[in-house]
Amino acid sequence: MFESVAQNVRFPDQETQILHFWKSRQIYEKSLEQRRSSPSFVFFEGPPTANGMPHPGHCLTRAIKDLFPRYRTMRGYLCRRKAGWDTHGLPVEVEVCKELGIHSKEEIEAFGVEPFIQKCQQSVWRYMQQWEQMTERLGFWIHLKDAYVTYHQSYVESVWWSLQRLFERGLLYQGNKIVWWWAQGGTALSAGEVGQGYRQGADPSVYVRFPLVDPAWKNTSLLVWTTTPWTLPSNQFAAVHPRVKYVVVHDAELGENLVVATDLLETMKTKTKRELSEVRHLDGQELIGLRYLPPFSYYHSRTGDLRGTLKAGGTDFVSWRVVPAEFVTTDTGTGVVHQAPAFGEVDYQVLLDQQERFTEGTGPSLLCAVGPDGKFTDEAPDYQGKWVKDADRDIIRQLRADGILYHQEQFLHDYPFCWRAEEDPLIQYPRRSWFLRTTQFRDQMLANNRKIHWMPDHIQEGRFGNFLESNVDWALSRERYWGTPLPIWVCQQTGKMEAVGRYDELLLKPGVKGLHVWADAKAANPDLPDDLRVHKPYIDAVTYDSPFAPGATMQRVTEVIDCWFDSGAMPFAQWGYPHQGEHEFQQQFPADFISEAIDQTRGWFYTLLAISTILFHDDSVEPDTTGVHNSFPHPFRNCIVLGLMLGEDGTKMSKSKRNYREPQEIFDRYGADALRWYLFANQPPWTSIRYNEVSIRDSIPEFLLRLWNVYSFFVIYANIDRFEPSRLLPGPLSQLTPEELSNAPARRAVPQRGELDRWILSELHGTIAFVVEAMDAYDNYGACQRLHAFVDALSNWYVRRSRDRFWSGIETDSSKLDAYWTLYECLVTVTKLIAPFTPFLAEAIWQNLARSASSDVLESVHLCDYPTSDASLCDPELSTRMELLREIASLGRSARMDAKLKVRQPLGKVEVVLASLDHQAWLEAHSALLCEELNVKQIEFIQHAEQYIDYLVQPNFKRLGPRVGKLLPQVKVALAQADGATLLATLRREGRVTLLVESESVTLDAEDIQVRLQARDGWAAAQGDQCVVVLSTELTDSLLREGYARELVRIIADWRKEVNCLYTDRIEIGVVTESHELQQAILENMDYIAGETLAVNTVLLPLEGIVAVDRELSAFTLQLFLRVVQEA
RNA sequence: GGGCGCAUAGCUCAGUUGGUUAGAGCGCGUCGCUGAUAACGACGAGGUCCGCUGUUCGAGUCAGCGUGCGCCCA
Repeated sequence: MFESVAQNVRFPDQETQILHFWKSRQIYEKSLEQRRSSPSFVFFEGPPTANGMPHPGHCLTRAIKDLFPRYRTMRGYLCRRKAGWDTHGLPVEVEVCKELGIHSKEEIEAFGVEPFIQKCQQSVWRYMQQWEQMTERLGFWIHLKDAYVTYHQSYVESVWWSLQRLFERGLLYQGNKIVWWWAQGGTALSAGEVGQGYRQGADPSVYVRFPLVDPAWKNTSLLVWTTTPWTLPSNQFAAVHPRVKYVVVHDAELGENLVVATDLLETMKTKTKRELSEVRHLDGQELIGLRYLPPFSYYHSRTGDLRGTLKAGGTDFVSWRVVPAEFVTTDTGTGVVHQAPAFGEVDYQVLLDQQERFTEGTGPSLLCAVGPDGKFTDEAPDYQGKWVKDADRDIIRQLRADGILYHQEQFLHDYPFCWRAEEDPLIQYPRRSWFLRTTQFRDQMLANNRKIHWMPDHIQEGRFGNFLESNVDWALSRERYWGTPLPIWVCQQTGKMEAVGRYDELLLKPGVKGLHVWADAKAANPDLPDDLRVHKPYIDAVTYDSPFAPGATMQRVTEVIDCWFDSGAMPFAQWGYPHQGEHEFQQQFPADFISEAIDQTRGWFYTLLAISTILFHDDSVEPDTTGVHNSFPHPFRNCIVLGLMLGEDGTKMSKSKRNYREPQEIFDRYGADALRWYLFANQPPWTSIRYNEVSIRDSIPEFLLRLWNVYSFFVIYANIDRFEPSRLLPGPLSQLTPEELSNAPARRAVPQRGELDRWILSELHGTIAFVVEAMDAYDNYGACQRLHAFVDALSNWYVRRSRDRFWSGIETDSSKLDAYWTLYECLVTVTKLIAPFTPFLAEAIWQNLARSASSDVLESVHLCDYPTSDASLCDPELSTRMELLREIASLGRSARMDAKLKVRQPLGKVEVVLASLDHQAWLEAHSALLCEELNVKQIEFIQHAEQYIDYLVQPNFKRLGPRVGKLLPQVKVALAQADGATLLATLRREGRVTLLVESESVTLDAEDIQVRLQARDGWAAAQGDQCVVVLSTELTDSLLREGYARELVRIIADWRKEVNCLYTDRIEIGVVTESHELQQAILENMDYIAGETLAVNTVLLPLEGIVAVDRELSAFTLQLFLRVVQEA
């Protein structure tokens, strides 16, 4: 016996029980253990940060990460799943600062780096529990206990090793990075923080003359525009676009010539209200190399005539020249752009480009008259000590006094302010920073990118490819506290450096000092995690004797690294490689599959690719035939880039807006399977979707419950008929595959079964083949659609049309047994098919349907192999025909609806007209099925149906388009004008017809046309694509009486339900009615009524001792006497 | 400002290499079924496929331009 299925299943409750079952039986561990020696399917977990609450968007990521490993495991692969957590970085520090109520680095230092770091370490785990809970409850199988953690010593040491290698290969260098700088707080802000602080503000907008010094350009100035006058003392270049048109104009009032972009001349005239007469036109290219006098002479007076040596030979002046730049536009300003490389990222790039032209050390160096506190230094003595923004006014006054201020106005624009100190504007400012020379490997990275299977594929050449194309060196260091310390120690005397690859390496250094700082802290607080010893401030205290100069000390640089480097290092760092885990790393690289949301394109996807490409690149290895050097081609082969999930209102999910529900609550209301199915089955995973709770809820009736009802139906009847696999199957059993089931002695082979059984098994095996192909191609959406269609077919056609067989009282009916075996095989197989998608539902069904068969059967569906399709059972023609049959049934119901004829009322005849005769014979042979479904006595297929329908003949556009081209519209007209019936008759007789179109004759065969049938008015008819169904609406008395009998059956069935009859209870029926018609109806249909209601006795008399029930039946009233017969 | 993506029914989303009647579910309306039953089914209404221009015999689909939204980067 199967366990009877609960009437009102609550999936969330069932799921919690299953979670417990998995845990106590260690099913996940067993699923891995049994694939121990199987080929690997490698999955990388992109580490989430656990310092925020998980939301439904995170569920999508985690559900997809679960789906494919589960699927591949069932397909016979070993898929290890190591969890990971991203723990470093500014967000953690910000979180702690909030908690402490402090902002600036100064305040952190005042609070103490040591306690600050400790707080960071604790803060990392703030939402850990919620994350783990969500992960488990969703059914995401991953080794949480064995997670890699980026702050752990082993992880940090792996990262150190990689940095050491990069350093030793000369790929790490120090340079300037222009950052958004909060001068008052003395810290750089991350892009995210800058983005938060944009506000509209008014800045001075000044037009300044830069007089050209070349005698040929006498009395001519470049006209330059800027909104940051305070950067003018640090001016180094003027930039023009080489391919933009410029014009020299004469200003009579001034008595001078000016150079501006042609496109901006009119704007300038309007703004200044000056007469500007055009002198001559030129390309930007002609201006390049011209020298000018900068507005301030602080630097120019010393080095204005300095020349450097060009790599290309010869010399050039280092600064105060016109240089080319592609970024110059003619939208605003003058087309000539003031360049102060210290205070702008693009300006700085111009400086780098210029430096590149000169030999080492002879080019321009960075000019910066402002200190880190945002005040002018002694390099600009007139303004020394003044905050830059406050100096604007004085600078403008000076420009006017010098006669080079041409025009001045106010400029309103968005400008970033510090989000922590709203009054403080940010400035761009150069900071020393460490870089990783990624640009050197751009082509390698592009080559590796081409080997990645991106889903959706436009990521490859689009977002990711473009990003790689415009690669710049990775600014690796951060002047912060909570991060992997940059493992570079500097000789305090010579400035020479070396990198350290692990903690033990430090301990072995000669004259190592400072280890006591950690030892003391640990002694004072034994609970301190040992991992902190490799962090600030403890690691900063460790010094040793310099190998570069006797008596000198080596001390670590102060920076930590970008935490993105941590996550990108996970392929090796998760194993602690190379200090340990060599074997695991070799086995688990590269990944077959990763997945994250699209915002990771420049995050994890990039850092994985960059680090793997650069780190494992081996110069000594000759390029292979494809020109690629490295032995590790790329870190991941297949990558699903998930869309972002927005909140219910279409905006970003936000806690304060409450535009989504917390995952835990979704689980409690609908269950994890409902959420998973919603995520997998409603759209391809890269679609950006809105969180939509109704759709989650709908997953239940649409799929989960529909399958559950079929399963429940099966169990009810299997128990009644003692269909017990445990009894019927001799074994040995393990997975209940079709082969195992075929051992049952009383089970007929599929070819011997009826058409309906063969059909659903054909659908089943077609579905298996489809789903496997889709899932191998990472197409979960396609797979789900197919599964959905199968469950629908099983429920709404197979079971619906097989009910009678399950209900048949004949125990030995072989067709009945066929139905059981067929449905059983379908259910067991579907359970395996859906296991990766909805693991809970699959498990629940498996436990009852399969486990009960034998103790040999695998204890969980998740230990099974994924089903394989048996091509010999697939019968596409049968599928097509059954589909047509279903369409006819649907049309028949539609016609009944129109004619207001209930299905309960039997009809004499339907007539079916088919557009094509291909399947008519088959349909005729199966008309019994249709008669039953439509409750008609007879079905007739007719060919000459002109009285009912019109034939609309259209060209087969796809076929004829290429052949007749421009004639197609006329062919269409000709076909429409011809008499459809005649045309069709000719076609059927002769195999082709010839039309005259535009005095050309066009010959068409049967394939060249499409026939549509159009029902004529006045008939109870419905038309579909391929056929028309016409009802005979004539009702004879006999038919009416049959209808009454069915009505009576329904009334009695209602009563059975009301009094909670068992499915097998027998009853006695007494009917009292004055209507002879009704009496006759009962007498005529006695057997039918008895069979349907399980009546052992039906009389037209009252039953003694029973209180009558009054009912209405059509126009009649009747008294019903009903009672259950006690079992003898 | 740049790159990429998205825009289809009231809502959430599909729509395979271009083929002439654009689909699903929900919601709404009408009805049916009642031994899977706190389910289920059928039918119906509902569309300028964001706009414009183009390519083509034919465009939701391809191209160009524009509008709106999102993400990433400036």
